Amino acid sequence: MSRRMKLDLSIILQKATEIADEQGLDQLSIGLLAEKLEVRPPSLYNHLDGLHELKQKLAIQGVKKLHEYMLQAAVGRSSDDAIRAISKAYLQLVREHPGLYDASTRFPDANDKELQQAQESVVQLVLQVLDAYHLQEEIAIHMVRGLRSILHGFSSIEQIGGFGMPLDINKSFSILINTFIEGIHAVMDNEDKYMQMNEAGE
Amino acid sequence: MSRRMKLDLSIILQKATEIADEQGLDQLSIGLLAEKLEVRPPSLYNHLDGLHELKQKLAIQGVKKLHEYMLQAAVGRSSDDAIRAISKAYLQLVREHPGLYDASTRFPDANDKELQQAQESVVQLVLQVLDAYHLQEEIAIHMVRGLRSILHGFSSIEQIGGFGMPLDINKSFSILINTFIEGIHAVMDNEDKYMQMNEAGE
DNA sequence: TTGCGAAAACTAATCGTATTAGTTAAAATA
DNA sequence: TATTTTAACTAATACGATTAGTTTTCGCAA
Repeated sequence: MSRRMKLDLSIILQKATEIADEQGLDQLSIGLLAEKLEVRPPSLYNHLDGLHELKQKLAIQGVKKLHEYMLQAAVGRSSDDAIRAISKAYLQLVREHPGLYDASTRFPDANDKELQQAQESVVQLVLQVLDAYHLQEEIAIHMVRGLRSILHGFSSIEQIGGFGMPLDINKSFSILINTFIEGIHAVMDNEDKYMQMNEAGE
Repeated sequence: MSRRMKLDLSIILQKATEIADEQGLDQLSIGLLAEKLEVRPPSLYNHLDGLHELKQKLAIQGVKKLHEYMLQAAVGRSSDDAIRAISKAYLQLVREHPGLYDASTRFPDANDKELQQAQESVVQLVLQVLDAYHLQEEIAIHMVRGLRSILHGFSSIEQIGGFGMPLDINKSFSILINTFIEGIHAVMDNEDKYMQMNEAGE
């Protein structure tokens, strides 16, 4: 059996994803990855430029997969239902691919074109979902930021095991999303008040 | 001039905090820290057990400082005002001590007693603030988790430069907090509905 | 089928960072 | 002043990423 037979970029990324998801992004090293691929560490440099580039690629994969999940969840739904669905999809992605997601929030190079584009597509998706509320454009963008904060915050706290108390975490999530949705409706009814709001928020 | 004159744990922590806040937690290394303290790297091991322990101590400091900020903000305020105040304090802590905060969310040892206690005091503070709404105890805990998610999510996305669009970030924050507050009021008026909510959130 | 050139593996070496071992000097104390 | 302790130091080790240089394998054209 020849020693040649495998190893291309997609196989490397796949194994790297496995390691990151199962053992945590910090455990992902050139050495461990090479070992799992039954290759010597330097061999990997024939396919990629180094650990940083690898993590960057994982980050991009993570955001793309997040978009996929959310897109699937959004089709056929609108307004409140759509928000609940994409939120659940977001959390599901993080639970299924914690390492990939972690990479996507700790990317080495935030100026990467492909990464930015993938991120933008998520933003656009959420904006589309929010269209149903007919918010002023500026308010809609603030709401996208808000929902993203909620989803990222909840997911990452869950990942680090930050919810100590023994209380159903899925219920916490549902209530949080529903509370936010209730808030959107309230803001909808008073948009002008919020548009004039000064930095103090009063 | 004796070579003896400085260096105790608090001085080390102070300098480490400086480095982490100014250059990022990942830049904090035994080597750099030793250099800034004008000491050889091994000398630091007379005062601490290694880089992991150092980061753990920073994490604890971070949570304690977060509690301080929020406590100060909460005195003399109640309900909506109090929520706005502690939220702003949270964001302020993260902006002033990004490295410390980062450590507090990426600690090596989540089972550390002192760390857990510091975290618990933050939770208790928020619970106290939420007392004003007379929510059922379980709902109150869900709300604590929700607010924490919002604050952590927003702060960390801001820190990684994740808010791309040129739109006032402070305003996004105010709107987010106010939207959540509106949501709390709506949930208050329909607590039973939310208590029965199934995992699907419907 | 054979032999050439490219691709991709390998070994060996280098570098940076954390850490440990063992030594020594300074400070505290008796 | 002599002794003990503390905390610095130098030297050495370990490990991970990476680079240099070499060799093997594969696809393809003569």
